[in-house]
Amino acid sequence: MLNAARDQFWTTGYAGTSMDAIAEATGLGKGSLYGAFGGKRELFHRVFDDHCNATIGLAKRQLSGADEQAFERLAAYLLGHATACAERRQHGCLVAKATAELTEHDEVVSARSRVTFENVQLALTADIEACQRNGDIDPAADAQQLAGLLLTVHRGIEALGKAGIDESTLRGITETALTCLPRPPR
Amino acid sequence: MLNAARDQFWTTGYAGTSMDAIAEATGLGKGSLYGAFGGKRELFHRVFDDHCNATIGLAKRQLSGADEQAFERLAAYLLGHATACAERRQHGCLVAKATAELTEHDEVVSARSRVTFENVQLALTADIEACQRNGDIDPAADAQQLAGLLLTVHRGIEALGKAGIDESTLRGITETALTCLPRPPR
DNA sequence: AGGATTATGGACGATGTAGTCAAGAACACC
DNA sequence: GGTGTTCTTGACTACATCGTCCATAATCCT
Repeated sequence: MLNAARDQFWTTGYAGTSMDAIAEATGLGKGSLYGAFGGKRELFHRVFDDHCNATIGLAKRQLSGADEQAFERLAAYLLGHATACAERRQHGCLVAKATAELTEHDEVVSARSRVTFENVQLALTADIEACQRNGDIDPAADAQQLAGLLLTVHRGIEALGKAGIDESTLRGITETALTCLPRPPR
Repeated sequence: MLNAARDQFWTTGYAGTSMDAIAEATGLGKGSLYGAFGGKRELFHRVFDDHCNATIGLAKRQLSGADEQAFERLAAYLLGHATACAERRQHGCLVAKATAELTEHDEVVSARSRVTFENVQLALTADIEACQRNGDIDPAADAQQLAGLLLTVHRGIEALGKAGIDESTLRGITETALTCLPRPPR
């Protein structure tokens, strides 16, 4: 139900989506929608919140585990994202799309996306620290800074994918980023 | 004139901007707008095209010059962007905003933004090659790959800036990226 | 089962929006 | 100065959209 609304917002954006379209997509009457959520804005906030939580959950799940596979997980997370960006060609990520469209005028969206990014960065930081313990990354490096960089790369890949850059290029960039990470002094 | 239209699209997005709003912003009658451009879509394409060209021109200008200052220029370009993203808080870049909103449904926008990114990457590649000649970056590294990575970082900083991440964080990430670039073997 | 309460859904009103058009202004050219 | 041509304009049409409302269906509680 909420997923249908989310997909509608996802494909046509906030301003480009009418409540009639959502009513049709969800199969609900318009009165029900207004009764249940209050209005378009509130409905979107609800959908957006759920999606942000899902995004955070996915990152935490994909990036946690034993130290031995920490680097593997990191690579899989970023490379998987590169492939996903290229596959659902130009559909992109709802967080990015909503942030681009609404952040300027909607403090709720702005704050929520900021929190989402911070949480993804936390998950990345934890995984990088695991990499450091396992000797895959220089323990002298600042894990949080590296996590910030990888989060930035993650968002950048998203942006490039939306422009239609092909998969192999996106994966190549990701691999370059992984290669650039500081190795421990042998 | 076109700038007023651009600013209107920039702040309220494509779907969120009415032709009446543009007419008011530009001071032109609606009939004139339709007469001169054909319609909302075409007007936007025109505005978007101009802006993309400006973006490419800016990158080329900021990134070209003598080999000796190539690395300096690279740092200034990226750090300047980080600061700009934080300052015009959440206003962001029109290319990113339009790409996020329209790329899925408008092949013209999609193609134009792809070309824009490719040209910025070309400018970055040229500057990185200059860095290599000057001994600031490992000549064995693939300049194009590094340029792709830095373009990605550039776009990622944009995305994070839109979420409201503060300037010092954005600059820190940018500096981390610059630090991670492969140095020539001494 | 039966009444009370709540959820539902589509018709409705008011407003917004894309695009048209005919009347008038500005201009170029002789 | 006069005439033909192009530009400009804002009222206008047809339709989309937000949010409301109420008759009806479903659900709950005893």
